[in-house]
Amino acid sequence: MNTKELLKSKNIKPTIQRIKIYEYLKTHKTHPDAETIYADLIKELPTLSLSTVYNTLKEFANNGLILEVFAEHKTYFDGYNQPHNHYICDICGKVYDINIEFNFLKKKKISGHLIKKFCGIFRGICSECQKKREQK
Amino acid sequence: MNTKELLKSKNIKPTIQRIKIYEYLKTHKTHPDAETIYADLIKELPTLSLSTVYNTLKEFANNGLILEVFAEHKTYFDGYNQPHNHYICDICGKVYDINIEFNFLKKKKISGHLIKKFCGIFRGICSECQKKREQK
DNA sequence: GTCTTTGCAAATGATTTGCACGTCG
DNA sequence: CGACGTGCAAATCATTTGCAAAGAC
Repeated sequence: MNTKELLKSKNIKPTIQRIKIYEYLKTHKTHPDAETIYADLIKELPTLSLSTVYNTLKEFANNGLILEVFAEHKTYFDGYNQPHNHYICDICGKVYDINIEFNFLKKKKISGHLIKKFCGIFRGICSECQKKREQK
Repeated sequence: MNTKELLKSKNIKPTIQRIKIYEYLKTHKTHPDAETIYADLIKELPTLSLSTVYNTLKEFANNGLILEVFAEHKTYFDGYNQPHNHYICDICGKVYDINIEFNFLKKKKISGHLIKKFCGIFRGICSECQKKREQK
């Protein structure tokens, strides 16, 4: 299914902005923030506005098309929408995907509370930044 | 060890503001935000300012005295500083402590990245709000 | 007296909203 | 033409910062 059909199937009108934003996330595995997506896409869509990017991303997230990664005071977006976790480096700020088997996510409830979503964020120094430190 | 001695041991001067904020978090299991702590403590400390609350909480978190719970656009503070996870209700917004055994947290690294912290947040409808819905 | 902390107000940064305009069926 | 989407600017909200005054040792 192409992007246009996919959006239609979610009752989202496939405008050029929405298609480009969606495809941007699918082809960039870098977990960009709204600002970055905007800065890149404006090259193709010169009249694009930042609020359209924000609104579109929120719409996609509400429809389960993408994941939001809430970090300290910033939100990153992930086109890979299967449940998984993230690692954010305290030095370079890069966001990595982490796939671990979480048995508790197979449960529907935890302590009586209904589980709809789980967002796990690791923090520390990533392997790249560790290497850089060793070289010094 | 009382609060005064504890703060001293972390090289934090035990001022009345700091002592009261720390003790507030230790006695309130409700995961308040900075605003709530401020609103409650100003009754005892009429000259307290919101920025002092923010600065103090940040200082405590950096020293491992408390935990920060980063939710969508808001930060909650938790006086219980042992690693654990949280559940936030989408309906009432209440924050619950979740204690699960995370085997991977015993590891020092994940995919080569050094683990310093892990913050896991569940989302959904809490048991209280489920009951309220059933009653309707 | 010097060094630290506080409290206020102003600044910041991410995100959202209001609204007029444009678009497309 | 009528509904929906876009883009701009202004608004908002949580949090941080600059700085003068107050307090501690």
